[in-house]
Amino acid sequence: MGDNKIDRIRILLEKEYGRREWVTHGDPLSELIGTILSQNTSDKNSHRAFENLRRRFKDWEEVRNASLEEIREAIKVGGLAQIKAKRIKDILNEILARQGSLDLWFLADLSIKEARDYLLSFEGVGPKTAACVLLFALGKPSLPVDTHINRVSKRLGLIDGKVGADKAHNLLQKMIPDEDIYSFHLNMIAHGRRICHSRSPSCEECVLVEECDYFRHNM
DNA sequence: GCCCAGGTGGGTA
DNA sequence: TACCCACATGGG
Repeated sequence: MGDNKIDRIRILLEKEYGRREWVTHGDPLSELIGTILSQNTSDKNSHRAFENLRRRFKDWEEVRNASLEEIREAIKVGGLAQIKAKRIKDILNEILARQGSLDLWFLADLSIKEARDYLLSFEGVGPKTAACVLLFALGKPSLPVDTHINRVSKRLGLIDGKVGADKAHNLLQKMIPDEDIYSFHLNMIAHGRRICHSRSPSCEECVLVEECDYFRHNM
């Protein structure tokens, strides 16, 4: 414990924000669609879009049967509604065609790689969305690398500043033990929002300042 | 009015 | 492979 950089960081984050116990929530399909709605969208708006969808339609089958226009109208508040409505409808149709039902729980029995490849085969599902379904619904150790984690990891010097999100996912995931992924993920995001945000990181308040390459080079 | 929130896919060199 | 852009809305 604490004998390498990422572990020291995890421990400092847990001291600041608490240890997050790994709880799975929701079914995989709801997690998938909720995560699509969250892509490039603020939390507040993506939650509203998801709630509108749940309120307007009684289940995912009803969403599947709805017109693109109806879906678009329901999720409009989240932005990017045209493209997301099409992706959601196409994914629902595709799942039904492949599995014969809209139940994605069979993914829990697959290996993490098989489940990830299945999710990535859909248009509109990239590494971050797949990782969220794996981690939050299926309980499989997979690290979603969103813009916060990308930025904070690069500033800390955990990964090179030039690597893309997909590569960053692999590199970071290899550095951190499975049982710590969940807590690390949530705390890095909390930290990225509160202290190490994109515009002006509040380095003077930062519990990770000793570990931070960005601080050493820019302050 | 402006900038920020914040993933994926497609195009170009 | 690396980089650039489109996609769209709400809030400070």
